[in-house]
Amino acid sequence: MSGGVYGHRRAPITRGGRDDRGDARPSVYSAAMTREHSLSQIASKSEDFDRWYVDVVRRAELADYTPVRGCMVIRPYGYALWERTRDALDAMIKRTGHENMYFPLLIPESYLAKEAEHVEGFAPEVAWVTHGGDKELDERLAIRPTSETIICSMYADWIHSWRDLPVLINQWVNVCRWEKRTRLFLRTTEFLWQEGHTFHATDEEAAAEVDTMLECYRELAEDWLAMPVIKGRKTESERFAGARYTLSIEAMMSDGWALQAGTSHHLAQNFTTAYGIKYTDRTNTEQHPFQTSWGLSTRIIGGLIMAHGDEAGLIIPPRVAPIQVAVVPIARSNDDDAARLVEDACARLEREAGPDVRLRVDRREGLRPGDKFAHWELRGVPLRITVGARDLGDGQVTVVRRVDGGQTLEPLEGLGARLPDMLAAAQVATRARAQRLLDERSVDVSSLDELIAAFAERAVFASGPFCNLDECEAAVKAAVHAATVRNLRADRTADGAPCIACGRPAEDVALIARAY
RNA sequence: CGGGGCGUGGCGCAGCCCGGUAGCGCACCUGCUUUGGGAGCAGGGGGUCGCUGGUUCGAAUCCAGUCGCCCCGACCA
Repeated sequence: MSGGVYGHRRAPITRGGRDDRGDARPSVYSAAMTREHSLSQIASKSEDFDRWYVDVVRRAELADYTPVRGCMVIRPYGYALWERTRDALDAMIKRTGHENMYFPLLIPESYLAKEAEHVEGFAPEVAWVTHGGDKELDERLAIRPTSETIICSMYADWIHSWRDLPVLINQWVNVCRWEKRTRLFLRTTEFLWQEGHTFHATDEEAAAEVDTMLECYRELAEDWLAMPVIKGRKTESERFAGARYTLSIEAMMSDGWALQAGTSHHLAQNFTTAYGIKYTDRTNTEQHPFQTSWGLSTRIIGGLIMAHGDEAGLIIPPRVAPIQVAVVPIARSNDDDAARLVEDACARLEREAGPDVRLRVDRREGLRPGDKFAHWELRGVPLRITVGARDLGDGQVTVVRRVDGGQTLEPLEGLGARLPDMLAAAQVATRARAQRLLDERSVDVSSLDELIAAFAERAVFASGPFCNLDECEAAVKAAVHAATVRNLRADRTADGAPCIACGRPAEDVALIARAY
């Protein structure tokens, strides 16, 4: 649509993705300039969090519903956010020695069926292709819910010797899971993710891999998305179907609920045995390799929204923000001198911000500054620079930080060069704000009564000694509505303290929360 | 899958009970005036009412079915 680029009549510099002048600046997502919904209201976050979430996702143009049940379209602004996130993680995946490749979307039923627990676990949510054209297939094909089965089937032919190990691969793909209840980003029928798959000669090496990738997820969540997370091990009931154990990172949303933001599985030899993957070791003995898999999905975008957003809309940490700085010019249209002064200042900011700052001047005509402020606040842009004739008289502009509303007058001189530091500071502030939320809402409990009391007022992250028996997990669930054991914390040990449910000596500390 | 609600221009809704071929706000387009927190005036374009069938001279309105979405409960990245 023509609305993608504004100010096209008078703007001296072509902006956004249509830049054709060889400007070194990276193309900044262009469609965020659309006026669609720009004046619309969103529900109050404190009064109706769920509706606020949906409103923000749609009004900020991250995503929208489609004609297909449970499937969403990720719009350019939302996709840009995902791309930033994806690229950061992709770099970590490569840094840790993995290579990307691609396996097909369709998986023969017979392949899927070989690992009993796995197929049983996924059966309820697999979508099937039964026809090619108008001809019924001899064997129906699953649309991948995850790819362990097809990958094992193929690697059974490719792994023969200890020299072939380790295999360290990853793929960025869509997967499909027929969910009963869907939510934008958090749980959709089709979603995007990466799934890493590795094969190792030893159990210990696989275990180390599982830890390494969980650490990458922590780094992504905390250092890029500014979301503090709790690492830990899933209980038996939440373990991935077919895995020996599953590790997760759990993040706190600003309503106190937990979001599982990434998982890493030790598959031991469960799949390699079932799929007949064998190699000959140095002593000429046949072995099954040890395997891992790990995944992180577009769900984490939902987490980003719910972790940081406020009444005005999104708050995006600078490192992943599609647009980091929104510049709003303010000038009277009947004052040509002032308009020229303001435009010169804007152009100078664009020029001096440098290629590493994603800066956008909002030159849309016919909108008052208030509209533009609200527009960029809803979209969570970390910094806003107001360039007006009044401040410019003193050689200054106003800079407002989205995360805390902090406002300062800054000399225009050299501001472009100072932006990276200001963005870095905003990143830190966003992370600190989320950390404060987590700290304020975290409690230690030593009994079910204390657990119940902890949840009396609001949703929290409760931690307490836990023996990891099924009946104790059930007791926790029964004690507090919608609360579950999210994981057994990697950073804590109970050291024999009594389990909050049964009182027997416990080794682990459970993180208990209500979860999305 | 059970309970509740809703499908009417892009968005949000009214009209439906008491059938007579569609209305409001916002958005959109044009012009002028505005521009330091969501503008004003004037003019203009756009919908056949989720879908299918039925009742009727006539259906957005009544009936049946169907699809979809949202919210609340049992399964999940």
